Amino acid sequence: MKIETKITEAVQVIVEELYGQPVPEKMVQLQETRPEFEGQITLVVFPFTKMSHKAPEATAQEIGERLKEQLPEVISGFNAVKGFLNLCISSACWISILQEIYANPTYGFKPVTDDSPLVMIEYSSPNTNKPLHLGHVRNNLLGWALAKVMEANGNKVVKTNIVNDRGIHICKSMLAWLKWGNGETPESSGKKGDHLIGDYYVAFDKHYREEVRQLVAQGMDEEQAKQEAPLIKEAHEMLVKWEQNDPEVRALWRKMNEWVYAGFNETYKALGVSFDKIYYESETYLEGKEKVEEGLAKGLFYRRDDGSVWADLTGEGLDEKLLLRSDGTSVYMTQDIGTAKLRFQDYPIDKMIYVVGNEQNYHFQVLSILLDKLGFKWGKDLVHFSYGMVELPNGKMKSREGTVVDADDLIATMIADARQMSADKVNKLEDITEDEAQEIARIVGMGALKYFILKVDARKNMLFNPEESIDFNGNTGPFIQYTYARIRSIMRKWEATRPTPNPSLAGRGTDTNQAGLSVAEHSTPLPTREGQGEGLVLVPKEISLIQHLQGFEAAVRQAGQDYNPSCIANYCYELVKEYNQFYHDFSVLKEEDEKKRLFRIALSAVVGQVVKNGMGLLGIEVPERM
RNA sequence: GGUCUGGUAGCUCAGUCGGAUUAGAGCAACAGCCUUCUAAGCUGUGGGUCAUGGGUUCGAGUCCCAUCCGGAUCACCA
Repeated sequence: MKIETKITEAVQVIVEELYGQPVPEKMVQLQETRPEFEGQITLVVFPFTKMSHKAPEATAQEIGERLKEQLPEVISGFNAVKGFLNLCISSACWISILQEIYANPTYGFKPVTDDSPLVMIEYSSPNTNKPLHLGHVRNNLLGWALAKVMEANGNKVVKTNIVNDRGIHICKSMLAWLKWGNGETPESSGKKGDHLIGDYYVAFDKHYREEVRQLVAQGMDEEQAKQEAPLIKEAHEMLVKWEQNDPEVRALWRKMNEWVYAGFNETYKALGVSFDKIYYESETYLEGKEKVEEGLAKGLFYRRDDGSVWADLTGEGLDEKLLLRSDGTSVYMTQDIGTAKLRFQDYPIDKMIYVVGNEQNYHFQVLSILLDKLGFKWGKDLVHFSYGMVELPNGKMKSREGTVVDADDLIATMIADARQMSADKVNKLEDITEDEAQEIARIVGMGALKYFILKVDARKNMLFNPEESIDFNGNTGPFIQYTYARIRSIMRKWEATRPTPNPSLAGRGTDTNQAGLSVAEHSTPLPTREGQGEGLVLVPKEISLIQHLQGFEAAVRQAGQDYNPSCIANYCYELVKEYNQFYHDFSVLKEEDEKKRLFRIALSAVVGQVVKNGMGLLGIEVPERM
């Protein structure tokens, strides 16, 4: 049982005995003792002063004395400062806590069973007319991390992607390619497919704006010019042909989309993200119409004189929302309804999470109401994981204005920077092959990028300055990875000098549980409470490290409850910072007292394990050396 | 204008259920520490009216109200 739980229960009993009133669990507030005071766990006694009718200090004194009598873990040295009762917990207790964590390779994770709820997470969801940029990177990293976090909280997770592969914007790229492409292909030009298509999208826009400019110069007003420009009319014609299944248009569309997918897949691979099921809007957009007709028949929606179909949400405090155009074609909302229908046919969804930017808050508010009305049981409680925009110093990224940070460029830059960083190091790694160096640079560069994005609260807008490169020092991914590499270095040295490996523990290092989480990579014999740990007195830094380790479970739970991966990032940073201080002040392998040495080896091993698993939840790898 | 959302150090960000006379990290600046398990590290200095004004209470960066300033959204675009 956790020491906090023991204390909480004891306090409930003691306070009731002392003051004759039942104490709800919530009233017992425990926190980590501030470093400037002696002790490790602090009880806030203010809530009890109303019952005791005594000063906070006296109340704390009374409770403290009883606690000491009743719990062997609470040793002398407790002191009451104002309304705060600081408790000293015995070293033996802390060691046994470490022992428990050590013995549990999936520490912090809830198991996924057949009865676990099924959570579907939609993320990424790109348009196929331009390459991925930094905004998509944030989406992908958040989606992946959220999936890992939900899994760690005992949910079955299905990761899904809805590809927006049809519509006027794709037609623009197609048209531009037909007009000015001269048959260019990814093979002929050596361009990545998504970038090639993106270039034609930009080309379309350039020519289109020129046409509009000329029409305006001839005296047409701008709104009309935007609709009358020959290029846009041609694009619309192409869209109509697409909808009519014109073989030529469809063939071109298929070919160009394939180029884009090949490009996207490269970027996804570099980002380390993947999907269990991919939906294409071209296959789902018609499904929504049926559902809308169904709702119309049930009287949930209504049809206007011009034939368009609307949902009246004024009763919910919202506006009226268009569901089908007057020509019968579907809009964005209709497509999401259709996708929802297909998904529910494919999976027994208990909870649906959409990872989509906060600019679409209104859309998902409406979607939730509509799905609920249409009878989707998860509609009402669907989660819009609404993340903030990535802003540049000059404001938002805009594809058309070319003010975007390209994902592929950024990834390449990060890896090159990481490579340079290790080349510049004073303590360079010797005996390392070119391939290994490149692999380390990839892990570290991606770690820097991913951590940079995931450490900030997903809900908030964040700033990226392309002029300043992403840091590798301080509160960064590489800082955490570096600590892991240091720990692994200690482990390698120790294992090399160890007389005989413990056979009963051999082979644990390669195990993987069903959630795909890596298992402890250590086989260190740990001093136990009744055995070797006897009489060991820990220094404050060792105790606070164990306390931090104990906090991992809470961090995982909170990240899951709040849908907030940044909890995990911040947790890892705090843990690793603490470990680096310990590492600096105390030697592990050169400690002469064998009990202490073994304890510190085990402590280091557990820190390494938790760091690896924690970073794993963020999709960040950790290197053996760097 | 309606709705939603944010405002914490020069910059980027933490701050959990409201808790400790002194609100934390990192970057940038300055000063130290490699003969030592990896210096991508550690230690120190300077830097704050937690947007503003009220309220709630033993106690407010945190909760409530008002105001100021930003952002998003309110399309027969997606």
